[in-house]
Amino acid sequence: MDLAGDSKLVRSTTAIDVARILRARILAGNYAADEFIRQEVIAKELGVSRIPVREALAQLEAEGLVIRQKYRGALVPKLSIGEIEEIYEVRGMLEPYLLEAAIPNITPEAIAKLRQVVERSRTARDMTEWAGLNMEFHQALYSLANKPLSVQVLENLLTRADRYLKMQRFLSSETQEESDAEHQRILDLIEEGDAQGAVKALREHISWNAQDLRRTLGLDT
Amino acid sequence: MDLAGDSKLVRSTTAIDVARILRARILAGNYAADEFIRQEVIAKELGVSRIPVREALAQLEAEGLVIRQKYRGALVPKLSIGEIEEIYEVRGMLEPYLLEAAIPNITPEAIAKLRQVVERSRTARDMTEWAGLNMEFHQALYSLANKPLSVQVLENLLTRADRYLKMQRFLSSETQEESDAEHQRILDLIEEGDAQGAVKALREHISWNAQDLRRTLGLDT
DNA sequence: TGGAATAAAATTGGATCCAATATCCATTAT
DNA sequence: ATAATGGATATTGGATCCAATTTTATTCCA
Repeated sequence: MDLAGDSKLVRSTTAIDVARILRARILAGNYAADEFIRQEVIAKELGVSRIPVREALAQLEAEGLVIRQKYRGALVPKLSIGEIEEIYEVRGMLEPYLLEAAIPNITPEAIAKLRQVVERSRTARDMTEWAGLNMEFHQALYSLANKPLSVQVLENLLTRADRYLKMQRFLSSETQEESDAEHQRILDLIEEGDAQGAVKALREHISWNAQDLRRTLGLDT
Repeated sequence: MDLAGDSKLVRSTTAIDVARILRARILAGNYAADEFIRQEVIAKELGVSRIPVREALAQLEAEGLVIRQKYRGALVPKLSIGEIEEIYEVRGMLEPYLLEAAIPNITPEAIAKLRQVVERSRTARDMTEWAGLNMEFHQALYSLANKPLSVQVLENLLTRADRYLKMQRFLSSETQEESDAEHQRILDLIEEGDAQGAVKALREHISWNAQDLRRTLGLDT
């Protein structure tokens, strides 16, 4: 019998660690768009060779967080209005689908756990912490759907969206409150057994978020 | 001015080449599920070192075609009924969305090109060739949607689905004909300007394919 | 003979070294 | 003065070598 039920203690490799660190940095906005991330620099900073750095950059390329060009290097792509539009459009399809699949499996304990995440989210200081809890909420909710592939796709979308979310960390604290309130409302509806109402609320939640992001990013067509 | 409008002559790297070869092999069913793909073996076969092989396997892991375990190796995951169900469910959302977005940009030339692909598909000998043309059709159609992110997600789904499609290469030649006919019908509807009809036909096409695959894979619940 | 302990082989992950290519800068020609 | 050309420098991709770990084979003891 092993300690953690997860049994993932074996998995961590330096390449994965480097990828996690770089991912956090990119999402925190540490690298300017179109600025090359030099393997040697990262390697020295982290005290490893360039090999795991290369693997990490390959991983991040697969996640869409960097673009690599042969013999030139890896860079963080510019944010694109079109991409964020797409992200929210696809989220608008995937998330209701996942919620619907998850609802039959939601236990009172799961609800309690989700409420805790929302509570912690309320007291979040900065956008980075809030975005993390936001991600946690979605993961905890949709993991109950038993749709691992779709969840994986969605998580990639949420990660990409993070870059855009973090851009508006200076303003719109009321947006966070409103978002938390919507999460709570969705939980209420689930608890009441109103599955369709919850799905509808989720759709509106996503649509509202998209509009809000468009507005604060200045592009409201 | 450069020769090819593509300007991608610079891109190919040995890791990418290795990944392409391995991807083709996996989709062709050359590796049994849960059988380890040894880096050294591939490296010797292709006359390269293990480094590009490792990168290729990492890439394929990101595509969901292999699973890697630290110090153990990479293996092709078993086919899962749940996964194929999910693939078709998500396709059922993404493809109509992409088609709707593509329709306004479809020119008569694009239609002609698509018809050519369908024609070639009709004369396809084996399932591998047909699957390739099927992929080509989807790409040519959806690339007009100007939704690169969604197309990327969809292409990954189609690649995963390939493994399941190839399983039924021995039977159901009438399935291929029927599928080609449906493609043609979708093109007809687009040409007639009946966008909604085309989208509806596409939905039915996907749904029908899913049912057919379920049936031939023996799991029709 | 069977099973646990242990040693040997195989395999992957990472570090270092070399090759291929891009970028930058100086020189030169117009 | 400026643009083109050639070479020095920087940087990435790949090969070889070493370390960490797993897997297989062997030995020893009941």
